[in-house]
Amino acid sequence: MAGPDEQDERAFLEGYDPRAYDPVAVTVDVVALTIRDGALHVLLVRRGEPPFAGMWALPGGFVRGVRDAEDLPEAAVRELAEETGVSAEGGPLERVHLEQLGTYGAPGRDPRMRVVSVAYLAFAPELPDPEAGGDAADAAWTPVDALGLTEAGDQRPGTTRRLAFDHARIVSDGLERARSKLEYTPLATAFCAPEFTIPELRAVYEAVWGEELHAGNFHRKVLSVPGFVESTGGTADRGGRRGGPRPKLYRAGDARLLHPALLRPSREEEIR
Amino acid sequence: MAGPDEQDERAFLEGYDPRAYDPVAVTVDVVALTIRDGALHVLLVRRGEPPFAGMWALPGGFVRGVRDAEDLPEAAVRELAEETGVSAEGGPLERVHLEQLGTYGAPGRDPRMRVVSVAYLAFAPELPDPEAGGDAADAAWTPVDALGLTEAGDQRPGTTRRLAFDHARIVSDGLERARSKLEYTPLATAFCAPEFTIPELRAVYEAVWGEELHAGNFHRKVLSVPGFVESTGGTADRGGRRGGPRPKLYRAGDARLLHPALLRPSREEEIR
DNA sequence: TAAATAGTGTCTTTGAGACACTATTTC
DNA sequence: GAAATAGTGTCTCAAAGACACTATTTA
Repeated sequence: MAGPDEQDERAFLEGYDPRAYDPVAVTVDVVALTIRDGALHVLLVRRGEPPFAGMWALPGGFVRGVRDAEDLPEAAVRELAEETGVSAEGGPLERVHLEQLGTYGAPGRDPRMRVVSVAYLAFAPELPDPEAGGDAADAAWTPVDALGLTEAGDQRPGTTRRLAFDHARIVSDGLERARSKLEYTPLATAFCAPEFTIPELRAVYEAVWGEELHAGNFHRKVLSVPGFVESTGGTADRGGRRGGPRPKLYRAGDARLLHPALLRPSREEEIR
Repeated sequence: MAGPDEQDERAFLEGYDPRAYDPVAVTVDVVALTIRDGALHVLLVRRGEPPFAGMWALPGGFVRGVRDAEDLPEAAVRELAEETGVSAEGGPLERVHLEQLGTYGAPGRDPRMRVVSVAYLAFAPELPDPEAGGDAADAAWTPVDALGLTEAGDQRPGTTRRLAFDHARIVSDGLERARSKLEYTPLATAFCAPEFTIPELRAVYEAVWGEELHAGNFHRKVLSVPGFVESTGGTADRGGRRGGPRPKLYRAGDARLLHPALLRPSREEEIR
């Protein structure tokens, strides 16, 4: 009866005061995505000092452990609010979708110390540029295409905006998660204003998937999935950029999963 | 130019020696699943001392941070090997599927200190009972149905096997992930021996989903998905338990995703 | 011999995608 | 007025599921 418990207990007791144990630091990093000018952007912060001085990194920081202890999603919202300059309460951050992406803890990923980083993924409607001054002077929404990410999770040679640490891997994982989430959930609406049109929703899918979709089939599909969107009865102020009738307005429905799903075309390569 | 970097750098420098910073401990817990007697089981360890003495917990322990620093999946494999008594190298653990499930770090989840726990999910073929003696004297494969888990991630009143910490939530999340993974990936084969029959594969789906599947349609569906299984040419030693012809043998194919997917029936409730 | 099971055939219904077409709006 | 776009109609093909049926094996 005592064997494993003793061992278990001993381990916990050793950990009881981490100062006497292996020092591991815990941070939270956020992959915040938004759509700007029809392209997918990610929020990045420029580093001023070594290591990785001059390179770009995800917004993030240490989790407040004991004093003002905070939960992990709380820490992620705090980081996001700090870097975007948008207050966490009551503002547009209320409409941001936040989910845990994964935890990255390989020894050596930070050259200075052992850091275990919990990454969060955020889907945001269009937000203002990060404010100059304050904590966010050197933050910017960056088109993900400018990062030259490869399928392997690193950056193509010649890419000018280099990512620090293993953040290329984390952003890659976040993008793949986002692409997948748009298939099975109605979270594309999290990138939109509270009222949106079907063509706007289609633009979100096209930006995240990097593929053009058939406008007619997309329209019918969205309306046919129960609870995806619901009509507001209204109509947009104007038609398409270069012509066309004024589209109708919708808001997000009450579905949490899309059924049937809205699968992306042409995934043949990814299967094997 | 200096604002956010300074702030970023300051945070890192504060963390440089975690003894001078907020103490947070990092552990790895494993939700190891297997099929026994046609039912889904999870590997649990019985706790001998407070807190939660007498209750069951997931196998897990502290991540080796600096001395013998190990990566997170490494730590998960180590914990699994310790608790199952199966050596990590060369044995059946080589065939275990392991993936990160999520990270749980709410303040107060461990009453003694701030612990951030990275949970891993494992799919294992049938393994021996955890060995008595050594680290695993009080470990056991437990039918998940005996845990009385609710959709909300806690345990029904009256359930005798109580789970410690927030492990009911973690096991619930693991089960939901497993159900979902069987839809889109060929990982059901990770629960099987290297050679298996279609009815055995169906039994895996039925155990994980908790639903009976139509034998004929399942058979055709599995064979129609490219790369799911490939024939060995062989035939099983005997037919079904209570009669029937000897099924053919297959091994896992080279697909990493099922296309089209093998969706579970009747998810209507989960959608809203 | 009775009952269960492996595996196949077939039919119906649903849904995805291609294509066509009209009406409306912008430049 | 020309071009683009919103939205709908229709056709075809793939796939899921229901049902039926044969052949084979166990108890």
